Amino acid sequence: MVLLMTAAAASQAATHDLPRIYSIAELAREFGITVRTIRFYEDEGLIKPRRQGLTRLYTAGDRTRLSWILRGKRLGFSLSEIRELLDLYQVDRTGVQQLRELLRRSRVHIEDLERRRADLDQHIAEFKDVEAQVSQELRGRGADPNGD
Amino acid sequence: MVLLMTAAAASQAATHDLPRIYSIAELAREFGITVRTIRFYEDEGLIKPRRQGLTRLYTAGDRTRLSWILRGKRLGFSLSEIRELLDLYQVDRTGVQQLRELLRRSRVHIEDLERRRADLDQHIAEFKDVEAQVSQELRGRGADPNGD
DNA sequence: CTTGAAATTGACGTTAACGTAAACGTCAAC
DNA sequence: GTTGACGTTTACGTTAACGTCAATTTCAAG
Repeated sequence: MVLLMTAAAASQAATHDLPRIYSIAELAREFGITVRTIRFYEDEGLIKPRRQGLTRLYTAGDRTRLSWILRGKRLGFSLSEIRELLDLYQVDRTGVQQLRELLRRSRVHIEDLERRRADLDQHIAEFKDVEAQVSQELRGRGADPNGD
Repeated sequence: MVLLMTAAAASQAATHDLPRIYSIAELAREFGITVRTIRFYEDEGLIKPRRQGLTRLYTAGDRTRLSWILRGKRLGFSLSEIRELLDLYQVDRTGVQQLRELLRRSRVHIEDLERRRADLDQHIAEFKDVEAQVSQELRGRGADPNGD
């Protein structure tokens, strides 16, 4: 009888018994990052996978969390900012004071995000302008902007 | 008769003769960065101010360029990416091939930007959700979410 | 039983984007 | 004529976010 399996083996088996489990290499491949990166995020306290002995086992929740982290990175947040944001979801929501504080911090963050959005929209508008002007110029020269 | 002035002095004088000129410290103050940063951007080829002897003199164009750079930074672009983007505005637009290449690169960049925008919108939506839920919870407890 | 794939923990290296300090020049004001 | 504000260059230091080894373990398969 099998008592231990590698993470890879575990992810293959039990296709009916839903709680899927991922190995570190599997997640790394899926998200296009290295295992070093994932371990680093753990050192920084961003994810805490279960362990089977020394081997890390990742649940679907861990996977979601990781993808959330990576989106945060794409948005330009530092790891410590991301940690704080993740904490926002998990803080104690029992007391009214805690709820107020959570609300305040959420609103601050949303303001920051909307400033970014304004920056981004402006930036996009500028480059669409470039595109339009160059297309126009090409048409003026009798060339098709969408040709090769 | 005055032959030389400090940049600060120059920026004070000639209020009628429009071409405004900025000192490095002036720009640093205005944008909330250090002079070291501005010099660093120059070393990296992002701005090329005129010189009066050794002293750097910044025109309104330089100022605009700097603010553009800083917005790029806020959007999470690296300095070398920003340099490339700035170059997009200044490349040779004489030949049809050059125009086609410029068009292609603009479109690639716009696609990247719109992916970012999608990320950002999703991120904003999530936090607005947090805000809504916490507000709801506070109201349920008879507390005013907008009180102190 | 050895080989190989995948996991682990150190520990040192690297790059980007500046910070910081030293040593100096220039001018206006006191 | 020295002080102080502002400018300069040169050069080394720093932080974040990993990369890159090296040495080792663990299991599954041949």
